[in-house]
Amino acid sequence: MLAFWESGYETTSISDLTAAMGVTAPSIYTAFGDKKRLFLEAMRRYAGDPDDLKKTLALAPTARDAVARMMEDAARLYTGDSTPKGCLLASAAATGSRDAADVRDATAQERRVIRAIIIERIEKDVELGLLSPDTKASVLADTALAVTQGMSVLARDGADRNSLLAVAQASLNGWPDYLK
Amino acid sequence: MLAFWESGYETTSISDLTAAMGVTAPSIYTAFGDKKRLFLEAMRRYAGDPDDLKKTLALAPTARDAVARMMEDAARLYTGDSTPKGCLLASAAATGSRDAADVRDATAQERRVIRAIIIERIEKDVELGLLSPDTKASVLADTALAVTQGMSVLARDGADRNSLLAVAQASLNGWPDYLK
DNA sequence: TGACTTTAATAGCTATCGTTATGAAAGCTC
DNA sequence: GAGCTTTCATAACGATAGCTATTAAAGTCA
Repeated sequence: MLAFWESGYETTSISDLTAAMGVTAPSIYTAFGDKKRLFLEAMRRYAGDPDDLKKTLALAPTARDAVARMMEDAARLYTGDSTPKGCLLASAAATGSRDAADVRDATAQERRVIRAIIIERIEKDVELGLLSPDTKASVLADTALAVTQGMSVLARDGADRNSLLAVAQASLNGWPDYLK
Repeated sequence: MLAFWESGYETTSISDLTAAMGVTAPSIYTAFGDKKRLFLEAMRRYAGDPDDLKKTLALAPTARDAVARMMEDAARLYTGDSTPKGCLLASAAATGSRDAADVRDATAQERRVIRAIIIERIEKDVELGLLSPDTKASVLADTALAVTQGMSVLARDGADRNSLLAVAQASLNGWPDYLK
């Protein structure tokens, strides 16, 4: 997972992986099938269970707080000392050959799931009357997603944790006012 | 340029490039040196002259308008009908092997230049007394950059032009108020 | 202890990578 | 029209990609 996080899906070679895992190629192939399945497993380990995200967002008092929490967690994750910089989902399959189209789709699907969870959380606040009924939940979610994935680029370019936290904070200033 | 934009630096092969350019490999090598230099040339063609960006930003009545314009242009560029989706700078070297570290640095450098230009434009408004003296220009610039690079991910995931324009708009709501 | 399953390494497969040595055309100069 | 430069393709280079057939070692159970 760390190797893919650092170097991307196609640009991490099997020999990079054998070095990182401390086993030889045949062991990888008997255990995981092929490189693609190994990556998908690493990606799911990275992304975690969507239900956990859903629960975390449900716990926050408002959707705004929930998204704040999510972005702050991302800022910390992207600037860890013992992990590669940035976001595996954002960078490992940002682009690639036609052969890897399904892997790109898999990362896109992961983002779609996160997006849907954020939208759901925002709409809950709308239904509770905390946010105006004409709140554009999808726009707020898209913006949060864009900022989060964009923070990955900043982190890879060397931005430190506080810079990312400031970006997360600043992006939340654009949220509509809460009604009560 | 289109091939690299579509498929990334390392994940676009020389044979992809010969097919796209309609010439054979030796012609590419005599004309450009090697793949790395060809990419750098394509990247500079994509990014354009930084002075042009500087002039465009200078033309807008406020830094906020300037950044709005920049993000709207990006939204349109990332969702063109006759070009690949997303941003070449954001995706072509988002990650990669150690061999391509210098190419990643080159895209990072391009972003640093853009960031510096945005900061400079914001500070001009501060000096003119349009924005509060304690305006955090670097945070606003980082946020604009994050949103812009994040929009590339959304575009690659299939978001349409209006969605990106809405994100650009929404992210600007977070800007501090103008004093006059 | 001997038969059997499991685990993992050595060695090598084909395909493609980025790159280049060689040589055939095509245009230019005298 | 002969000699020369330029333009570009054929063919092939070594290296490495992802992957696997084979086999030796280790562990399990009667």
